[in-house]
Amino acid sequence: MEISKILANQTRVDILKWLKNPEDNFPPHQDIDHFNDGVCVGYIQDKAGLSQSTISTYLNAMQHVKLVIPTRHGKWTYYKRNEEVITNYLEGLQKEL
Amino acid sequence: MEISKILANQTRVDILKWLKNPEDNFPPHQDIDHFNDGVCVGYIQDKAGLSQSTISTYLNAMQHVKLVIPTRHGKWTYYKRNEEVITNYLEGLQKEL
DNA sequence: TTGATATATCTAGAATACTAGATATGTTTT
DNA sequence: AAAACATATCTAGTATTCTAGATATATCAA
Repeated sequence: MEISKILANQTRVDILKWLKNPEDNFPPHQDIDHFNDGVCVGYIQDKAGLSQSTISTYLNAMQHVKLVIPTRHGKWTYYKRNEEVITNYLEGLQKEL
Repeated sequence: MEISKILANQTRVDILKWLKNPEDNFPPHQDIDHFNDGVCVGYIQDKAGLSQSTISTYLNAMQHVKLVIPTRHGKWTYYKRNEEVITNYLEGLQKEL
């Protein structure tokens, strides 16, 4: 799915917004005391209130266009924003529109 | 339809882009020698290569969220960009994302 | 007023997005 | 190795978007 369609979904936009300030939007992780690699899927799912498979599908699509970066830590996959891609997209939109 | 979904369609984005420089993208109008009120539906349709009803539907949706401003001149309806709304939307996106 | 032209709206089928349940995979713990 | 847990993928039903043909409306020209 292309980036403009990914950002046409409110939940996916919300996820990106939440990931700007994980401390404000999610409880602290157990094994890791910082959000350097982002937030685990389960927390994002709880916050979004959608099913596990739906959130996983969303994150996969976002990762495909590099809006987010996944990092595996044991059982968990943490997702964080890819600021470069986000900024680049916004600049491109600014210019073309 | 909300604005982010409207901008998730390439043809609709193209239309907005074309309307930035009507002189470069459309032939001159017959009865009017400027593009002050924008471009007539027929020209936009020719350029986009989609059916008349589809383009009319697109323009109607875009007008609904005020991305474009229609002006009636006789038989023709001219559409032009609503720069204020476009700029405002981009600024909002910049801030929230 | 009749016919021609431009645009808008109605209707409907095809394509895509949305979403969840079931199942698979990978990791940790016992 | 088995059980438990987190995440990913598969499958499928529902909803929305896409698009065009048919029809309606509005304006102009004869």
